[in-house]
Amino acid sequence: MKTFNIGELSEKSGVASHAIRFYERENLMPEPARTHSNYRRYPEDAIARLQFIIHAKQWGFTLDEIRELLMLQDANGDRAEAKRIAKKQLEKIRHQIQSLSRIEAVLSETLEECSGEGPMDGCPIVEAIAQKG
Amino acid sequence: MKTFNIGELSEKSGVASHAIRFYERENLMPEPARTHSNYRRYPEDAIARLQFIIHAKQWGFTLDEIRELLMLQDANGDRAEAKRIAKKQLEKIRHQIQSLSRIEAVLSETLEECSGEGPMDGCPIVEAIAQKG
DNA sequence: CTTGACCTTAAAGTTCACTTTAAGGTTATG
DNA sequence: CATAACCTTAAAGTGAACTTTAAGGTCAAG
Repeated sequence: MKTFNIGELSEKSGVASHAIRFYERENLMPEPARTHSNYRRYPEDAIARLQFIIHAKQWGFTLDEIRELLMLQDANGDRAEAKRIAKKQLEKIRHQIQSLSRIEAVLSETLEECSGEGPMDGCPIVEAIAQKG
Repeated sequence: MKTFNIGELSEKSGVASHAIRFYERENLMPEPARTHSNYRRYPEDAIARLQFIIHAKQWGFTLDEIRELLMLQDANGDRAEAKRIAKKQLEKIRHQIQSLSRIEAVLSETLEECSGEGPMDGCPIVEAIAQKG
């Protein structure tokens, strides 16, 4: 089986060496084997684990949540737990979409109202922001 | 005309005293008048200015952007500038909505696939995150 | 006239997810 | 065998938007 040191793993995974060490300190990556000169030696599946982390981050999971998911996997834990975490994430995302959509509606309407000409005094954009709510 | 010291302004605006001082250092709030004992004395329109800041933050503007908007107002500047800032913000928000919607679609589909029973091994949620992309 | 609730400043701490720096040890190449 | 490109650690820095702390001065009530 092929093994890599941290620079190679960094290149293959797209995660900076320092970030990999950071994930190790944060218990997202397991402590790898070491060479006689104390260099980290990673097995191939470390690439997949880092890509899991990258992808979960893109989905908006925090490192705390990702750690939970990884620990569940490592312990081959209960699928119900993973579902609970993912459900919470889905609700968070739906909530964010709702908030942003409300803002999008008001902001785009306001932008149509504003000619973009003349002085700030009476500018619809500023007035829209000034309204409470 | 009524004036307030910082605690009263904090109560009326809902912004913590320390945050008000922070906004002053950051040039979002003007330096107010002082009493003989060096206490800050705010005019009534300080409330509206703080509420403008709060609201703009809710719309996702950064303090830098809010400072720009406030400076435009203070200088009675060009409405085109305000429109440019708001347009950029609208694009940012639309982009966020798009990203989140894509995530929402995949995540909710994945959640339906996952029974929530059994061990982690083969869990559709984990597998969905593990896919690159 | 003392207690407590205000106010002042500067500076350090918070959270998140890293990045950068400092000060070295190791390995591959010419 | 020198030099460059790796690797090691601990600790400090980043940015955003504050919050907290430290060390005091002031004011109203009893």
